[in-house]
Amino acid sequence: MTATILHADLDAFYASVEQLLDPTLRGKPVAVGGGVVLAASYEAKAFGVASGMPGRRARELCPALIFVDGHFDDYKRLGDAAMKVIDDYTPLVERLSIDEAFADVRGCTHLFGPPAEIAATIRRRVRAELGLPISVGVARTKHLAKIASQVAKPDGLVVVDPERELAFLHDLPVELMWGVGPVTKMRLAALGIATIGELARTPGKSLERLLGPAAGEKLAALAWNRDPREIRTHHRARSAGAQSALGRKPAHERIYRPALAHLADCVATRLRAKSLAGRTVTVRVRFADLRAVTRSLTLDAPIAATASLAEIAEELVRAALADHPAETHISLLAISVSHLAKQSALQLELGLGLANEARRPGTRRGLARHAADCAIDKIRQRFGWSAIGYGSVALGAHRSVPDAFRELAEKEL
DNA sequence: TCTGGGGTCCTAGGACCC
DNA sequence: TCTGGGGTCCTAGGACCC
Repeated sequence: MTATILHADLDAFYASVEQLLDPTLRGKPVAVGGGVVLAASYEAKAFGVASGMPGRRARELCPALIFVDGHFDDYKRLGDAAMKVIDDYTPLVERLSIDEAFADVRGCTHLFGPPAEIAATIRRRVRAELGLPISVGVARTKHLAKIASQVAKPDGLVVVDPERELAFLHDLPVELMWGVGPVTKMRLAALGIATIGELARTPGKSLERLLGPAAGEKLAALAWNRDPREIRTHHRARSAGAQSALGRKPAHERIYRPALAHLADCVATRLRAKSLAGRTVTVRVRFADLRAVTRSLTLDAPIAATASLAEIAEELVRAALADHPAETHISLLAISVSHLAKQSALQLELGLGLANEARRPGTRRGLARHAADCAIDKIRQRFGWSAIGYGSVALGAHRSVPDAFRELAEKEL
């Protein structure tokens, strides 16, 4: 058994792109974003600045921090270009996000040399052709390759010899494992478990009691490097959603109605563009104190119409607010659609009225809605998203993240 | 001026069916 | 008076990842 799985990960991607585009930023602590840090350069990370952190906190940690606006088109262009370099060596590529991918080179070593050599070549080419640092881990399993690339950072290559897998793995801290976040780390610490080796030597029963059957079994397997997952070149989306932070707004219909209309518009348009529709609608309401609740409804048949989605979301939000009368302000709204199924335009047109008839009498307007959605979709295809739409004016004033970033964050459906 | 936006997967309880 | 066992689906919440 040889190590043929690569995990390639562009280092501090957004921040590295900014330093590439503007040479005066090189060697300096840089954060992309403003209200919240979307990415931090290694110079900034040295001060403890991390992505997801409020900008204010980041500035406290690193007074010299330079905030820059994101250049989202460039991120997409350079991320795609890096993936294209990997594609040159194998068709077995599983892209995880804009800046990260697994690849299996087992079938092409006769052409390009051993996996370690392919990894080194990819790193060299991405640096030479794009000007970006990329770290690569090589191992026999996906989990170990991913850990290896984390260990390799910044700008490094780590190859895990199959003979030395457990020696490499067992000294590392548990939080490097896929699926161990802050909560699990704390729970494990309560049992005195800090390293992957200590986790591996813990009885399965104890882990299951601590973490539940699924997580317990999975972590135990990963700790012994038993990871059966293969490279999957194609993923089917299981849900599509959109959310919007509102600051602090009264929990009133005049606030949430236009916000939900806009979110429903975003989600439904994306579903229709991929010929998808979904049966379950979930809304999330976050209150002023950042506590959040969800409400969901599963229909008898899938929907993808903007107006139907907006109506259902509104009812769910109304119900959620009615259950929490003491909460007078909201800070975030989200809509998500799941139970997705491929759906042709014709099916949508025919199915819509019937679907809603069963559980939601009085909304039998599928045909008209479908026609309206089609018209809007077409106008946008020709003139762009902002040419026409619902409620975007009401939301625009306090939108904190550019739409270009939202598009970037969307996974391939 | 209290903290983004896109996802996946798991759990637990209850309804319901055979 | 007491009350099986297994399975599926739905809902709400939570942990985690990028």
